Amino acid sequence: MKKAITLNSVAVEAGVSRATASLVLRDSPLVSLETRDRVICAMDKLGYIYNRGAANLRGQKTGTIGLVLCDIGSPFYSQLMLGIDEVIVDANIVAILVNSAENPDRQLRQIRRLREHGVDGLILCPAAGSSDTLLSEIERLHLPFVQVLRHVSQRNGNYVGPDYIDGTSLAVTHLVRHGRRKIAFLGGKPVHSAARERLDGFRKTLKKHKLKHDLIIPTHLGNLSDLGSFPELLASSSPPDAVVCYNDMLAQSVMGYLLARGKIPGRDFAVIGADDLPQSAVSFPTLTTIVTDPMGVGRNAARLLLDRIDNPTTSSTRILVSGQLMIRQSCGGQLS
Amino acid sequence: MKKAITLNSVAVEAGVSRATASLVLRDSPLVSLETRDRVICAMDKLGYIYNRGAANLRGQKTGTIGLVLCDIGSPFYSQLMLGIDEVIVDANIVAILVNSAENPDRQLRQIRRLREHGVDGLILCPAAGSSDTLLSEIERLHLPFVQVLRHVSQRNGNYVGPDYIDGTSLAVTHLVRHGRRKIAFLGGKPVHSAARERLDGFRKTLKKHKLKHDLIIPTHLGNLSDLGSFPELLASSSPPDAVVCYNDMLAQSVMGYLLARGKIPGRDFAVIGADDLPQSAVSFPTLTTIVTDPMGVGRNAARLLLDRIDNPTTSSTRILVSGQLMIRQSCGGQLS
DNA sequence: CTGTTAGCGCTTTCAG
DNA sequence: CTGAAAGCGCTAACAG
Repeated sequence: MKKAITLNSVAVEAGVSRATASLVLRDSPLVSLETRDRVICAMDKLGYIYNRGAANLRGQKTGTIGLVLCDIGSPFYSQLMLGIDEVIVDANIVAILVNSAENPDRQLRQIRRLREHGVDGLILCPAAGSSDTLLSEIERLHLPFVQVLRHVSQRNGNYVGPDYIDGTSLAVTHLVRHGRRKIAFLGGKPVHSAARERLDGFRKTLKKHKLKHDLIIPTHLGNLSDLGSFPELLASSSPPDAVVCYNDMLAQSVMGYLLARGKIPGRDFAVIGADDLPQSAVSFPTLTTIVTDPMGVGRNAARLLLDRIDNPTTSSTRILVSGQLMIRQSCGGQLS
Repeated sequence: MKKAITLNSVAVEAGVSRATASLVLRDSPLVSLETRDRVICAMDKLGYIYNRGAANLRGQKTGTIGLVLCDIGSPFYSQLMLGIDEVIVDANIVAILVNSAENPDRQLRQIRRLREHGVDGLILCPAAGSSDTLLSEIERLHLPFVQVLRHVSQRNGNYVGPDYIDGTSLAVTHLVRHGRRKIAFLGGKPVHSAARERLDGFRKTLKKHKLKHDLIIPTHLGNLSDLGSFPELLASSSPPDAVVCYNDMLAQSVMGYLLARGKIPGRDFAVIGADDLPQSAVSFPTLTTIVTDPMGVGRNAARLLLDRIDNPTTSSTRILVSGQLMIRQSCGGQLS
C-alpha cells in the first residue's frame, strides 16, 4: 500500500497551507482564483480523494442515511428505493441499505450498526412484531427517523405511507358499484399497521353497504402460491364473487389461479390488487388496483427525513399519500 | 446537542484509561475480566455508541461496500441484493446502495462518491454504454471490485454472472425439441454483455439446428408494454411459433398480449423467459424460464469481493453461475 | 494487565 | 486572502 494522498500533500504540491486547500475543497469564496486553480491542479495531478470519514470526525453530518427495510427482495420496495434515491442523490447523500427480514431483533442490531456508522437519519419500515419501544430506542440514539409504509405507534414519530384505509375503501365501493356482493379480502394477517389499515377499510366499507365483511383470508405473503383457504372457498356452495388482495403480486397469483380453472377475472370474478406495479398494466387481464405510489412515498419520506435532519426538534409529521383506484380489466374495465 | 459520549468518558466512568476501554471494545483477551465488566457497565450506563468513523481514520477498513446498480427499480436486482445481503451481514459489513440509472456519467460520479465514503470495495453492474476505461478508473481509486451480471471487458476484472449463453442455448434447444421452428428473440439491443451473450447463445443454437436466426426484436426494456415489432410479426403471413424473451417480466408481458388475443401460451405459441422470478411459478400459464439465480449471483459476488478485499493482489476471477431451464406450462409443461 | 503517547485526515478558529 | 494550531474519537505501539 503506497502512501495515501492527503489534503496535506495537495497543499504542499500547490505550495499553500492545508487550511487553504481545505477551503478550496468547499468552494469557499475566500480563496483567490489563482490559488484555487493551483490547488485544483495539484489535486488532479496527485489523484487526490477526499476523505469524508476524516471530515465527519469534525463536522456533524456524514452525508449518509440508513434504510431499514423488512424485505429487500420485494419489487414494491424497489420502487420505494427509487423514490428515495431520487431525492437524496440531489442532496449529495448516500443510503446504507439493511434488511431486517421482518425480524425485530435483527432490525435493532442493524439500526445500531447504522448508528455506529454515523448515519444522519433513518428511513424505516418497521418489521412486523416490532415492539413499541422501538421508537424510544431510536430516539435514545439521537437519530432523526421517518417510518414508511408501516408505523409502530398511532401518534409518535414521523410517518409516510399510502392511505390504505381510503384505498381499500375505494376498491370495495368500486366492487359494490359493479354488482359484487360477496367480497373477500385475501392476504396477510393483521401483523402490522399496513395490514390492519387495509382490513379496517375493508370492513368499514362493507359494513356501510350492509354486506358480509368477515371473508378475510390470511395467507403467507412471502409465498405467492399460498392462497390460504381461497381455493376451498371458491369451490364451496356459496363462493365469493370478488376479492380484494393485499397487493398486486398476490392478485396476479389469484388471477393465475382463476385462469387455470377457466374463470376469467373481470368477467366471472372480480379481482383488485394494490400497488399498481408496472406488470399490472400488461398482464391478462390487466389488473384493477389500488395505487399506492411507492415512489411517491419514497420521495416524501426522503424529503421529510432531510428536513428533520436539519430541524431535529420539529414535532412529528404524518403524511398520508392518498390512494386512488386504477381501473382496468380485472374489475370494471373493458375486457377486450 | 449535548456532549457526545466518547470512549474517553467511558474510560473515566470505569476508572481506566481510554486504551484499555478500546481493548474491551474489541474483545481483546488482554483485559482482566473484572475490568472488562466494569467498562461494559460504564458503556451501558452512559449509552455509549461506538464511532466507526473515528476508528476508520486509523484502520484501513470501514466495513462498508458499495453497490452500484443500474436499475434499482427492477425486481431482478432485489433478488441480487438479497443474496449479497445474506453474506455481508455475517461479515459485519454494510452496503451503500447507489443507482447509476444506466447512465455512465452518473455511474462514475457515484463511484467517486462511494470512494470518498471509504468503501472497502465495490459490487458493480456496469451501466450500458460504460466505456472500457471504467475499470482502470476504478483501479486508479485502489478499489477492489467485482462486476455482476454484465462485464465491460472480456478479460479484465472479477466478474460473477449467469451463464447467459448456455442458458439461452438450453431454451432454444428445448423449443426445437418441442417442434418449434420459427423462433424469435424478444427484448433489448446488444448494449451490454448480458444482452450480447443472450443473443450469441440464441444465434449459435439456432444455427446449429439450421434454423432461421435473425428474428431478433429490440424493445425498450424499461417499458414493459413495448413489444417492439412483435405484434406486427405475429400478424404477418408467416408468424413465429415461439419466442425467447430477455427476461421474465417481458415474457409475462408477452403472455398477457397473447392471452388478450385468444392465443394460449404453451399451446398456440411457446414463450420462454429468463430469471425465474417468483411470480413466474404462479402465473397463467406458468412460465418456462431460464434460471439465472440472482440470489446465487449475489452471494458469489459478495463472497468474491470479500475475498478480494482481504487479498487484493489475486488475479481476476470470473464465475459463471451455470443456467438451467425451469420447464413449466408456457413451453413443454402440461397445461392443466 | 494497564496507561502514555502519538497520530489517522480533516475543519475551524484566530492571527497575520 | 493565507497560515498556525488545536482538536474530532479512536487505535497502536511501547512502556510500565
